[in-house]
Amino acid sequence: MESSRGPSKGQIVRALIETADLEEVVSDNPFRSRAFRAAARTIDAWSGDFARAVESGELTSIQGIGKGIADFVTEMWTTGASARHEELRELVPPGVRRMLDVPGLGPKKVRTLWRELKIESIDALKEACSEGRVAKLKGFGKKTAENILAGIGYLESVGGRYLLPEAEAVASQICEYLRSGPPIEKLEVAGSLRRRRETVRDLDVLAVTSDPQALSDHFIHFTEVETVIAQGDTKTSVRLVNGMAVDLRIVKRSQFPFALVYFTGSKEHNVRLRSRAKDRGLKLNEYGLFPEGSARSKRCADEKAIYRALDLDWIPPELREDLGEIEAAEQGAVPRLLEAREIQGIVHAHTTWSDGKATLEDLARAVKAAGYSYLGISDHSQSAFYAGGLDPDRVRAQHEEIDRLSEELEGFRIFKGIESDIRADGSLDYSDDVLESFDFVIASLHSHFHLPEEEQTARVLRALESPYTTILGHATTRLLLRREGVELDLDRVLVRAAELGVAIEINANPYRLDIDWRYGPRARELGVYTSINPDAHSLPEIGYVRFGVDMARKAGWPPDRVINTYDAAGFEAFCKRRRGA
DNA sequence: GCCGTTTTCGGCCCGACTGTTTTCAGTCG
Repeated sequence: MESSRGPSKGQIVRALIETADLEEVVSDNPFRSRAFRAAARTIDAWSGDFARAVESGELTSIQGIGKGIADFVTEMWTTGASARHEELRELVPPGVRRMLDVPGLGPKKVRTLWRELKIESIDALKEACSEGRVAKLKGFGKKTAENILAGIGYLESVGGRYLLPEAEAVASQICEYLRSGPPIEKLEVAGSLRRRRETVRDLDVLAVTSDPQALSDHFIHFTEVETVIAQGDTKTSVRLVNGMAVDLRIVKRSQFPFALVYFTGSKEHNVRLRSRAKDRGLKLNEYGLFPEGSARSKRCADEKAIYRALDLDWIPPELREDLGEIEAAEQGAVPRLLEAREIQGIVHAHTTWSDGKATLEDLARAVKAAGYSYLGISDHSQSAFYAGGLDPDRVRAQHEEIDRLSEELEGFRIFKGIESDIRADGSLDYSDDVLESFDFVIASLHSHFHLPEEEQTARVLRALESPYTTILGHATTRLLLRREGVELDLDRVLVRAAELGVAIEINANPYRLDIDWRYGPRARELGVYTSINPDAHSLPEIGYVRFGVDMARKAGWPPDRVINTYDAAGFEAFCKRRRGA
């Protein structure tokens, strides 16, 4: 079939990232690779009309996109490929690029292995290490070869990322253990966990203690520690038996706020802060903020003071991704972020009526006991036979139970909802008269994941058009660390959702966290509503809503656009307004 | 590769730690 459109923005972003990796291997100038990687990030996060920007030649007006990368993008857009990108792919075998993922191997060593020993795959690398060929290379040695083998083993065993709740659990275990040792004055987990990223690669723990040596020794004797990667005066790195890397940094009390900013990151955010410090004749590092030529840091009692010294408002950790937060802080426009206590109702929960583990009554009582004032039940619809989806008769029967239960539970509302499959053609899963009987409808994709983007987008847009659709559930169906989401033009979905007043769910299941927080700025700009939903299939899973709040914060989603922060009457009004009632 | 009202060339954040070296390059975050 002939395609009238060129590659999507996503494909171009992926090509830029791959080019960055490949340039890293072939080029002596690390800044070239960095420029490609930064451009990929910028374009990915850029919310304007991409097609128009490319076609009008306005790309270079975006900070970080110069002539070279604009040409790269334009060439891909018009011809479907970039000559430089293709050339690099010819030049560098895919196995060589994969070698960059081995911990301890960077571009220089990879290039040496490739050029000197003609190693072009992880397997060949393993063999060369075992046979002693790697140790003989100049600049390498026996220890280096051993480390490479260990790094490959790590890569093959776990792949290296963990879901947010897993990382959080390990972190609190470590903190509890550390507190059982030498006296600790301050202890904080920084890094991507503090930024509440949806997945975490390693943990950064920051401590102030009067006896650094003793704390470091105590740390490496934690039962879960498998290997000690490094142990120095201020930094101790270990790998746990589950594969997770943990860094413990020990600093002086006066250095703590600086270290907290530094180790919270992100790296890109830090680079911006440091360059900003430099512009002001200052040097920022993890130990302080130093006037040029001075060894004495300015005093900053906390993070706020550091940001203030750089003429910025304080930026919550969740926003520190260099996606516009620094500009916002410059203009006093850092958004107010949602707080977990603002959530008033639990929406999107499954019961034993379909594939949930808890009965409707147990669920309702648990939600009430947790302090919420309403529950929106949403079992599966009839097409979801694999999950015990409800046919119209069972829908009526469930509604009778809800009515009965509602009378018993004073001061608590139960809304009648359904998680309706979006059928292949984009229609909802019941006739209008059945749909009419619900207070709200969550429309979700549960099948036909492999449609081409254009068709999938049309399908979802059609589901949005139904006046019965209140919320679009887990928009992309991605499962973190397991499965990619469907091909979907989310920008078009957001635009239409904003026009129609359909909420886009933030599914708070830790595997989903879908819609991705990176769409937050665009959603904010369009005024899209969301609902932060646990998609609970058991009582404990009600607690997932917390991770959804984390994502709403990262997204900078305005609290007044989160419909389950409304009271029951407000939530009901939103649902009715959508239906035109 | 990108950027610039001190610059169109020469910068591009900064430090800890390791391993292979006799003073430093590479990697990492």
